[in-house]
Amino acid sequence: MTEATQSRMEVLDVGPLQIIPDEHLARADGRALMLSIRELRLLTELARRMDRIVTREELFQLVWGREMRIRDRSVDVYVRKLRVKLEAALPGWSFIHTHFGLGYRLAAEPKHVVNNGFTTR
Amino acid sequence: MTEATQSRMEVLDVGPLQIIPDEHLARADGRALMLSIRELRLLTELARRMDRIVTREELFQLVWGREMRIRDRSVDVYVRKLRVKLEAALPGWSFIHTHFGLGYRLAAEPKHVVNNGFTTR
DNA sequence: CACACCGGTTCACAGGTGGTTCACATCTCT
DNA sequence: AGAGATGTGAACCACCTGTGAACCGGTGTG
Repeated sequence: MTEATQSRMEVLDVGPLQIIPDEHLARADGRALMLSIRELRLLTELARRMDRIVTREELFQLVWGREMRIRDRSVDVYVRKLRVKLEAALPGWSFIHTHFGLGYRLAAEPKHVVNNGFTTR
Repeated sequence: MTEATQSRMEVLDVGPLQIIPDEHLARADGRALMLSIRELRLLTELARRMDRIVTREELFQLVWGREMRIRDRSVDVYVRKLRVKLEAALPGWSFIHTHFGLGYRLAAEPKHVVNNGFTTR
């Protein structure tokens, strides 16, 4: 029964993070995270484009469903909110990486990988 | 979905380095590199002319989109920035080779290859 | 109805990044 | 050695991003 429903269920895995959009749920090492709708939505869209850079404009369009006005900082603010919650749930990992001038990229990476040219922030 | 769009996607392979210009992304052994726009652009243009010597003038024209002024050192400075990041990401490899009086050449070569009759620089 | 709470939005300021340009060091070739 | 080419570190500054907080409207509760 539940099996049947889940056969087509979208499940996104990002390292120790698991996102199940249809259940409006995200888990960190199995534990449910408390995310608001917008937060989960943003995380989901990032996860669907895992390891690829997504521009703010595209993210805004995907999550808010309309064109982003210039200088709108909503995406940044929500990225911040997500980072705080993800950091609290999974310290030692970093997930949302900033690509200056381009946008954000989601990928599970261990933190503070020193100056080796890879993502550190 | 996204797969379809990627059918014609340009992907440049230089040894353990992979450059995907359309995603504004370069990977070292699969791991995303943090490069600035200019850096990626320069790396891309070099990669498109892999293993061939490219003059500063041509590189400048390709990356900056205008004529290079005499004594402009921008290309050198960015070559340096790239070298530092590539060295950090893939120690043991060297990629950007200087050809004195001519320009630069991109090619993945193991480092410190001594006495093999060829020059690494 | 009054009120506390919560999420979403917006704003202002802090802080960081990248592009450009210099100045000086080092190297190459003659 | 000398001239010119290239390597390298750093300063400067415009612009981008991070961050804390105020504000606002809806909702649930006493």
